[in-house]
Amino acid sequence: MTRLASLKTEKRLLDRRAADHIRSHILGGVLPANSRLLETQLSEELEVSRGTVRSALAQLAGEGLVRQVAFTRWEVSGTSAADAWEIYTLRGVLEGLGARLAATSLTNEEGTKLRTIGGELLRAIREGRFQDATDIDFDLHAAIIATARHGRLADQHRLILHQVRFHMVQSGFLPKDYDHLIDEHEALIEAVIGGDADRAELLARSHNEAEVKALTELLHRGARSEVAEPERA
Amino acid sequence: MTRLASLKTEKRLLDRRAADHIRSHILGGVLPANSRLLETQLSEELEVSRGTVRSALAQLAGEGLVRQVAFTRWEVSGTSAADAWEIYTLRGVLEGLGARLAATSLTNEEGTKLRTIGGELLRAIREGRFQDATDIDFDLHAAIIATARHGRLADQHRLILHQVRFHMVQSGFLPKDYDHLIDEHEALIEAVIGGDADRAELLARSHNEAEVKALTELLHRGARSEVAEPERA
DNA sequence: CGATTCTTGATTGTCAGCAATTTTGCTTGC
DNA sequence: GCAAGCAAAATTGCTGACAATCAAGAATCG
Repeated sequence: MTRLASLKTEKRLLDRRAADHIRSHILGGVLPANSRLLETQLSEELEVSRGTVRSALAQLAGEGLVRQVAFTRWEVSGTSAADAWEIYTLRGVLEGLGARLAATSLTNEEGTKLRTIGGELLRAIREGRFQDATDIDFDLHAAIIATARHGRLADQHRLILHQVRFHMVQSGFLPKDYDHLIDEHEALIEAVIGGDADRAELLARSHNEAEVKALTELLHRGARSEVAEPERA
Repeated sequence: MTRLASLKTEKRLLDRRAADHIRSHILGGVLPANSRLLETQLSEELEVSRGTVRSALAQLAGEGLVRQVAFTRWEVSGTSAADAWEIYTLRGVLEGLGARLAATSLTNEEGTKLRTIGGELLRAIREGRFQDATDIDFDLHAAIIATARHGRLADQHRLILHQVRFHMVQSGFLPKDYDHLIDEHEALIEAVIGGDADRAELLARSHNEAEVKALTELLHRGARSEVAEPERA
């Protein structure tokens, strides 16, 4: 029945593909934070009907990349310090849970796969390919989550990573200390492979602790950086 | 101005209200797990167009209460043991983070509010109003999350609680030991009010630990305890 | 001149209908 | 009697058109 049908006809729903397209534009920085999105314009650009665009935008709103101002407009989400704080704190506990579960139910193939990705990351950094390194970094964390075998966690994590990426693109964020980054990843991988659930969770959670702490202080100091953020639907 | 306008034309978008209606039917057990949803039927029942129903169903799919089989059908989600395990493990870390943050940024009013809800919970249990007690239990956890001042966390938590409620309704789950339940809640409330972030997180996370452990063992034993499949005539 | 109401243009929200797809049920051939 | 294939019904996917709403500027009144 569905042997080669998957290769031939793209069976995915049109609104999903439209959402993919808009999402990649947002994550790629083509559509900047807080910029307005016009249904008609997107509809012409993607050559689909307005209803389809509308469905795609609703999806992206559910993913947190777009916000809807009812009866009025669609906008790309903002990236205030408060948003970043929310994203990183959430990421921490999600990846913490993922690392814990991964450590308890890891197979040999998954272990070697993690080490492989870790090696790629190391090489990319050593060779100065920092853009690749960022992508591989995301892949590594996603791979750990995948070995946790937790569908809902994987879904949430994917959305959070999108938001992390969006925030990084908008703020021009780059890691400062690559050696430290490598050490942290090595330790995390070995903890997962070693089956040390507590340590794996701890390492995954503390991975972003520096950013979280800085953002927490920034917010408590009342410094309203970036653009003011409206309500979220 | 807004005398009777508020009655006639409610400001919320139609598809949101349609989603609310369907969601309440699912959470109320009217639409059982794995049952099929027909767009036309819902459209007639809610007296809105099929497009609106479609948008509502897409929302509910994003919330995890409904699943879409592309080009074929919509179904109410299932409630297998694996689903329950995912839901409770996720709930654990989300409420853990919420309790930690709540403990660090709690105001006096929020503290008394928590104690008030705790009191209501106690009274409902003492008076044998177990249905009310369940609702108040949900309110209490939501209130803790609210004091964490973390929009994305609150959104995710709301969705998870919906799924918890759905699972409870479908499986006929009821707490076994109400005294223990009260103790746990009291301890959690006092930890939050006392500002003990570590203890608050620990208590919130271990709140469902019994269920999680039972489910984990059940799953590792390979016992595939799915809920009944849809009928074949 | 400033505030207020009205009009106009632009944009979003909803609907009904057509197209594509899947499922069902019947027919046909063996 | 039964499997395969085809026709018809049911259902979902997508679109264009119409209605409701909002933002901005013109007109009016103080």
